[in-house]
Amino acid sequence: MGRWADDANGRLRAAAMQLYVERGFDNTTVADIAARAGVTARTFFRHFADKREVLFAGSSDLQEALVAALEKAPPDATPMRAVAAALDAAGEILGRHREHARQRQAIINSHADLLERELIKLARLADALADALRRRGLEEPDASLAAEAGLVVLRVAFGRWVGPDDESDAGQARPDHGGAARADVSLKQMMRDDLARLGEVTTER
Amino acid sequence: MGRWADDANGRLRAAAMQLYVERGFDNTTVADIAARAGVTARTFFRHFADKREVLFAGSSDLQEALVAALEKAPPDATPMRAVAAALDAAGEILGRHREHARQRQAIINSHADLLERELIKLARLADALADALRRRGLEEPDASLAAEAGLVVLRVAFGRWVGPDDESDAGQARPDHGGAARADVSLKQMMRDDLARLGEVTTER
DNA sequence: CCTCCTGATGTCACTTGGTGACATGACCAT
DNA sequence: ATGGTCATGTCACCAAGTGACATCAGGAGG
Repeated sequence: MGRWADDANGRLRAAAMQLYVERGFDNTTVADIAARAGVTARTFFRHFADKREVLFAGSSDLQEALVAALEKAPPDATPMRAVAAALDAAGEILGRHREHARQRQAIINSHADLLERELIKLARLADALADALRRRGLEEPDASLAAEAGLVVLRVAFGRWVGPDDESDAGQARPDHGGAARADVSLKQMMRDDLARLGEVTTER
Repeated sequence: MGRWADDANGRLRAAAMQLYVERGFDNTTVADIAARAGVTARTFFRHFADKREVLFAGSSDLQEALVAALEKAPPDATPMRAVAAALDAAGEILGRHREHARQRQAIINSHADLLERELIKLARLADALADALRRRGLEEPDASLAAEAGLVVLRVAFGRWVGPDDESDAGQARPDHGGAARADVSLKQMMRDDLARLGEVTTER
């Protein structure tokens, strides 16, 4: 690769996160980000389609992991079992780095443009899961409904997980140590609970 | 009100729709729209926050109608019954003007920026429904889950309803006459079917 | 060692979206 | 008529993106 100071992409991502936190999203110009990363604004746009995208760099990795998890589910598993497997994978991946997730989500929630971008990423993820379900032979509209249901659970559980921890939880309130592991099972468990609860709510007549 | 040629807002909406259809969203500048509506670009931005918003003018009306329908549901109805009432209202409103909906959706689906805007509108709608459910005494996460489930059904059913009509349906293929009424019950019925199906899919283990 | 090729970056000019500040002109109430 | 209000026009400006072209490092092959 070129012998330019390496990992311009990573430096841009880091610079963007820092600046979005320091001054907020719309008080940060692309030129600012590029300057902090030691490159030109034009170079920023060669790495990221726009000012928002820099915050969603890892989202395609997440999507691939979820699709892979769904595809690894036994062919005779029910659709929701397969979706649950994907959700477990999501809990595994997202469950690490709770503080990072919290900070990132705070930025996103504070600006409509970023929220829009996040929503379309999740919509694409739902599409990908629906595709995978169809590949297993599930037909419409069930494939879409199952995939979308999975994403509802992901969003709702994740939202509470990164939200204010007014948890009257049995756990200690220590800020970080050991928190990672606890938070991990917690997110995964929250998704499992919410998945079951979604089933109850939608069928209770 | 001012004695400027009236209904600049409506003229801008109409001009935007026309131009987005004629040349596509990104081959249309705000100046173009304003010119066709007989005003200045600056005026466009006094009526609509941005170039996308002009396509979503009626969405707050829709939201209010759905919330009202949900609130009109008997207090002892189950959450999903209340949500179903809101969906019926949605079917009532969206079910008219199928061709308009189809054209509008074609524009939206063809451009990521518009899709993002649509998604956030629907997300806000889900938030509003969840609020209404909480006002009835339903607690989290059930309120969010029920509201989101309702929107899943709305999106999936609506998507098929405006999609390609490769319907091997019993109905005649005449383009519009009588089509409105049939399309109406069709959308509402599709949502009811999908709602039931969502319940089945999520509980089938 | 020299040369050519490639790929990441810089530079520049340009269009477009969007905003703030101020002027204008019609309507309305007094 | 007088002043206030409200929608609009005008102007200047910034920031987001984009296309075209130049540059410069390193690697491959002679």
